[in-house]
Parts: sequence; structure tokens; C-alpha cells
Amino acid sequence: MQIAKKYFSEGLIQLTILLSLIGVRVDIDSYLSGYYTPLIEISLGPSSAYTQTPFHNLRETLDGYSVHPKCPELDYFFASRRLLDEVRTLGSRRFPTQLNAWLVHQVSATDKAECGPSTSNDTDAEPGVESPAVEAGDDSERPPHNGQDGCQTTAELGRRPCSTGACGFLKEEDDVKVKAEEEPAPLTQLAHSSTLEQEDLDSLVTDTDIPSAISQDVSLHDAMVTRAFGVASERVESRPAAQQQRSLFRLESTGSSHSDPSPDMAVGLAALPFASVCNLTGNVSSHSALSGCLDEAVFDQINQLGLEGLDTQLMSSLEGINPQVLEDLDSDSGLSLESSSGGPVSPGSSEMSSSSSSFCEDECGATGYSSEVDSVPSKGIMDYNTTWSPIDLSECVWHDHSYSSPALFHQPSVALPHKGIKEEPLSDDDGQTLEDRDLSRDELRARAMCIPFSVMQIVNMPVEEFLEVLEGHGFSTDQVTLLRDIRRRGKNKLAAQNCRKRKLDAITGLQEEVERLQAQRGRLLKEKQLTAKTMGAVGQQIKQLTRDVLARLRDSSGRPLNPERFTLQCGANGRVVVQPVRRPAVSTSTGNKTDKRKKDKKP
DNA sequence: TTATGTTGTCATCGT
DNA sequence: CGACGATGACAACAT
Repeated sequence: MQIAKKYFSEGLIQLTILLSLIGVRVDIDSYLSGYYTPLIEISLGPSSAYTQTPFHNLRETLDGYSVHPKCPELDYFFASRRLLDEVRTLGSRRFPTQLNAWLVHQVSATDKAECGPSTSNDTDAEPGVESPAVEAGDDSERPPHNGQDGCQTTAELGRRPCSTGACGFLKEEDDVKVKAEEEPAPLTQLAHSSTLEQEDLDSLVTDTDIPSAISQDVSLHDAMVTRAFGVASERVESRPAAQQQRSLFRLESTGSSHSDPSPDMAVGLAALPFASVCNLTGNVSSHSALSGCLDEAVFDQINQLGLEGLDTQLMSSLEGINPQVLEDLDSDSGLSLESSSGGPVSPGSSEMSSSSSSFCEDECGATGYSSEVDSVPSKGIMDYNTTWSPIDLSECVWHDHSYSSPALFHQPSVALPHKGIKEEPLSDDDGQTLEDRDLSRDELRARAMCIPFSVMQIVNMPVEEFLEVLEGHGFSTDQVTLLRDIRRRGKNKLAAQNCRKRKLDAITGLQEEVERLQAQRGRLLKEKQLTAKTMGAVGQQIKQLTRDVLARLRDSSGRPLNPERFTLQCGANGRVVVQPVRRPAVSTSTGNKTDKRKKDKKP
């Protein structure tokens, strides 16, 4: 628990510090609750580690600190990875929408001036980043105590009732409105100034050693102390990437207005260009800069692909990591078939804990005896009755079956966790009838044949010693046969138990996989539908734009171009060229596309 | 009493 | 070749 809290807090603080460097406000709760959920669930579905540790849900609970200890490490790793990826994408102009989000978060120049030095006072906790909103006259909703607010934001991580991406978007909108009131520049200008902002951010990013900053270990306690002493230092430098990360998420979750946010991050991405296309449609009829709109439409498509590409990239990076990380992190979760000692079949874990580590391979299985027994020197028959005690091994798999309770024989006074009457210790004082009633058939046979070994001993002793026993004690042929049968049956019984356990585990695993695949199929179908819808809208938009452009163009004789005979083609360099249609017969949009592709390939 | 689940055992195969 | 594990099949027993 403490470890989880520590890692969790450290990751958050690092992100916060990164963000504070560029003077942006931090909204950690929306970041956490929104970002991981669609990312992980879309990408991987309820894979093993995630299924077992739905930490993104746990965070939203009151006892969010009860996160599985492994999860914060995953978070830390993933967050760092994403930070790096997003910092790398900063220099690219492929994602202007992402940069727009940056602008939304960006603090005004005056705020920057204040946040620069003063950031050191408010840096590590939230106040420094919250200050823009407070200064913007949002005091009615946010208490003026910055420190308290910041701490509250950090502590609220698991408490916020509104934790979806949509909620984060609403908050984002508030910020936008505030900025719109504060500054005369409209949002569109903000968006169009992305280049400028990008340069600004680039300078920040290039001047900052993000990996090293990320690698710095800042605990929650450290952060609080640092804030108290007003120390900004290098830790502050690790902010921008986190801000990117959160902004990206917000955009993604913003685009999806569905009530079910989990499966549709890609859906949200797809919705972005669709919305832009719709806006474009409304403007087409009246605008004059048609070529600009065309470029914008094209860029929207490219952006869609680019964002999806980014999404895919993140997904692939995560998926590439998961197996090792998850396996390592899950190594103690007892995925081994033999390790589920908590089951009713194998309740002997307490006894097992005192055994050597060689039993870890098979705590209660049929193979567990060998290594332990090998370490015991052969001491002859008396050793088997006294010191040699492999029973701890296998008694846990001796079941509550009507005629089997071999664990009771020649056992030290180990309290067997078996249920029922068979757990009564066998002693010479016990009545013979009761004793016989509790004996297994092989025990009865062994007793009848005067064999001085318990079934457990016979089954669990090493084969070398078993052969020595057979040869060195003058047993009759019947006794030898019985000894071999007892050993064979005992081992086979353990093997059967293991086999059944494996079978059940396999069935369970297959059921889980079926559920996971069904969920994945549903998500993919949704995504497919939305993609088809978006593509159809884009195609219609392109057609409309083409008609509009052609209608405004004139041929050499001053007549408008016939849309049936001419078409627009966008080259790789972004130039739009009017080309005559070879075949007057109108084909489908896909046919046009293929024709265009062929034309492009020919030169 | 019947149906179903659990467990032990045997036979068989592969290592 | 023998020991051993895995597993299907069956029977006895429990619920």
C-alpha cells in the first residue's frame, strides 16, 4: 500500500513539475482518470495484468490508495514512455490539434511573468498552475487558498466524482472561456497561432533534458517540502511533456461524447476530423479561400491518420513493453499452475512455508517431493519413521475423500487443514474401528501386510531410497508388489490432481480470453462504423469542394469548367491541379481514388 | 431417488 | 528398460 502510494504520488508530482515549468495549469485528476482508461482498455483489453489490477478504476474509489502495488510501477513506466513520445512529437506539425490543446493550457504572458519566479514558490504543488484560473476571476469556483487547493488536487485523485474524459473536457472549456474573456483574441486565433506556440514550446523542450528530468525521483513528501521552501530547481523542468500528455488525452477524450469512454479513444480521434469537416461544410458556401479550405480538409484527414498513427504508436510501444513488464511484475501473482496454494485442494501452504525453496516449483504437486527428499540423506528405515518426513509436502493434496486420509499416518503432530473427521490425529489410543474407518485402502493394505511405512513415505521417498527399501528389508513378493502399487497409485493420485487443476485453469483462461476477444470485437466494430461514417462524410465534402472550385474556375474561353469533365487532384507537395477526367462516365469515389493513385504512380 | 461434482484409480502414452 | 508425469476413462463417493 505504501509503495503504491509512493509511486503513484511520485509519478504525479513529476508530471506536475514538468507542467509547471512552462506555466500551465495541472489537472491531474482528469488526466489520470481519463488518459489511462481508454488507452489501456482499447489497446489491450482486459489482459492479464490489467484485468487483475484495474488500477484506473481503483483510483476513482475512496480508497484509491489500495491500488495493487504493481500498478504504480506500470503507471510510472507508461507515463515516462508517453512523455518521451509526446515530447518527440512536439516538433512535428502533424498534430496541430494537439498544439491547440497546448494553447488552451498555456498561461498568458503576464501569467508567465508571474509564474516564472513565483513558480518556485508554488511549483511543486498545484497552486502555481492553478493561479491563472484564479487570476482570471474564477475565484467563485475555486477557493483562493492556493496551497490548499493544490494539495487538494493531489489528494483528490481517487475522490473526484467526475473522472471521465468528458469531465476533463468541460473543465477545459471553462478555461477556454476564461481566456476568451480575458484576452480579446478568439479561440480560432489561438488555434492558428500554433506555430508560434510550438516554437515557444520547442525552445522549452529543447532546453530541457526531459529524460533526466523524468528520471528524477520526486516523492510527494519532497514535493511538499520543496514547495514550502520555495525551491524550484531542476525538478521544475520536467513539466512540459506531462502537459503535452494531458492535453493529448483531453483532446482524445474530448472528441468522444459517448457515455462509454473506455472503448472509444480512437472513436474520439475519428470524430475530430469529422467535426472539422462539418464546420468546413458550413463555410464552403460563403467563403472565398477555397484552396485554403481544401488544404484544411486534407490536413484534417492527415491529422486523423496522424493521430491514429500516434495512437497506434503508443499502443504498440505499450504492447511491446507489456509482456516483460507485466510478467515481471506479475511474477508473484501465482500464475503458475502449482502455486495456487489457497485452494481447497492444497491448504498446506503454512507448512510449506517452512520448507526449502525447492518446493516453490510445486508446492503441493506430485513433483514437489523430489528436491526436498534429495536433500535428505538416506538413513535407513528408522529415518523414515522418525526424521524423514516428506508428508508436509503431499499431505496438502490428500483429499477429503471417503477412503483416503493417508496424511494421518506416522505424521508429526501437524494440524492438517483438512476438513471433517479425518483430521483427528492418529494415535495409539484411538480406537481401531475409528482408525480403520479413516484409513485409505492402501493404508489398510500396508498395515495388513505389516509394511512399516506410511503411504506418504512410500510415495514421496526418492526412487533410489525406495529401491533400497525394497531390497534391504527382506520384503516378500506380495509386500514388494503392494509397496510398488501404493507408490504408483499415490503418485498417480497427485498427478491426477495436478492434471485436473491444470484443466480447470485452462478452461478459466480460455473463458477469460473469449470475453476479452468479444469485448475487443465490439470495440473494433464500433470503430469501424465510425470510421466508415467519417470517410463517407469526408468523401462527400471533397466532392462538394471540387464542384465548388470547378464552378469558380474558367476555361480559356471564359466558360466555367464542367465538373463532369474536370477533377481536382492534390499533389504530394500540396498543390491542387485541375485535370480533365479521362472517362466521362462517372465512377464511384473509390474508383476515382484508384485512378488518382494510378496517375500518381505513373509519373 | 436422481443429478452432478469430486476424488481415486487404472490404462496408456510419451519423455 | 524402468521410472515418472500427463491424461482419458471409469468407479466410488459426496452433495
